[in-house]
Amino acid sequence: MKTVTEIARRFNISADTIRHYTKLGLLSPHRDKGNGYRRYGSTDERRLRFLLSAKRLGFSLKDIREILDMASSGDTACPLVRQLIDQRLVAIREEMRNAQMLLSRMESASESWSRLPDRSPSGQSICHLIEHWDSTDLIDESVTNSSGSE
Amino acid sequence: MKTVTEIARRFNISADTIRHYTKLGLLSPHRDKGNGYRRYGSTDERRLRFLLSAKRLGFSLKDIREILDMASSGDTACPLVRQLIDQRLVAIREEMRNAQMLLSRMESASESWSRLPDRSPSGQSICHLIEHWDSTDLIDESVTNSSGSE
DNA sequence: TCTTGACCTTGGTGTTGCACTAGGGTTGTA
DNA sequence: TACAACCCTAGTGCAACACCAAGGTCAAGA
Repeated sequence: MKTVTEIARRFNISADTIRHYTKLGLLSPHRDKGNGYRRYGSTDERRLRFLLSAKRLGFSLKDIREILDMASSGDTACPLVRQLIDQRLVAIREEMRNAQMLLSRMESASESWSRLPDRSPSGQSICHLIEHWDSTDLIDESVTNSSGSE
Repeated sequence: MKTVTEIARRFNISADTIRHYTKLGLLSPHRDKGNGYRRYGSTDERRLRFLLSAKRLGFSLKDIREILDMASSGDTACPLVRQLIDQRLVAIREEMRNAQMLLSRMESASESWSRLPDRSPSGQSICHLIEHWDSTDLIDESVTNSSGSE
């Protein structure tokens, strides 16, 4: 039976993380009668090992809780696992595409800025680098721009 | 002078987001004497347009606040902008590398699982898919595994 | 025996960028 | 006058922890 720090060290994560997982109900240590310390046994170690594997595979703690709950009620979690990972794959591919586009924008901005001077702000402009980049790149909200302001 | 909803619609974002930016001090509307409504003028529109451009370039609201503060004190924010984007570029490239590795792991797991059956949990196993994948992939914490548990 | 250091507890805050809610007041139109 | 559509503040929730504070526990050495 291990304390928080012992099990944390064994799995090379922080004691706070162990307490966090415990608070979420992903681990269920016994309590030491007397001082109230959390005591983790082999079942918790197995669950934690599983948890960390699943996390490395991109599952969220919420996913993992579902899987764990299903398994501990005796049902096979495999179909759920297959479904969850496929959902994540779709979502992550989308995020990656967006991140890649953002990265490209940032790179092209940074590169084109290397040929532009610094300039002080004015009533019209806050930072001409950003404003100039944006006006060359997009049309966006200027569609509804026919009326004056105020 | 526009209300929250009016300026939100013009820039195609939610009124809540406008209130959020306002609470953070990124926008500074006047207040209608009488009913206390926020009233946004052309300066706020310029700041908001800038803010959204900068956001599309990957700057955080915290970054943007720094830039805005610097510009409104009359200094040129350009060097700061160059520095911030270069920092972000380094960080994002790193994140993308990690995300790409995760995605690859997920894809290879999902693919190899398509040839494995479902299985019920046992005392040893929670979901053999994840556990099997992990044992074929890593050595990790099993290094310090010489002593028994409890 | 007393102190030191390393451990443990609960409970709270901070991170990022909003979304959403509750509970209430205001404005404009039919 | 009723109703929709707007406004306000203040608070909660999200993900996955990290990092306090304030205090109790435990083993070992001087």
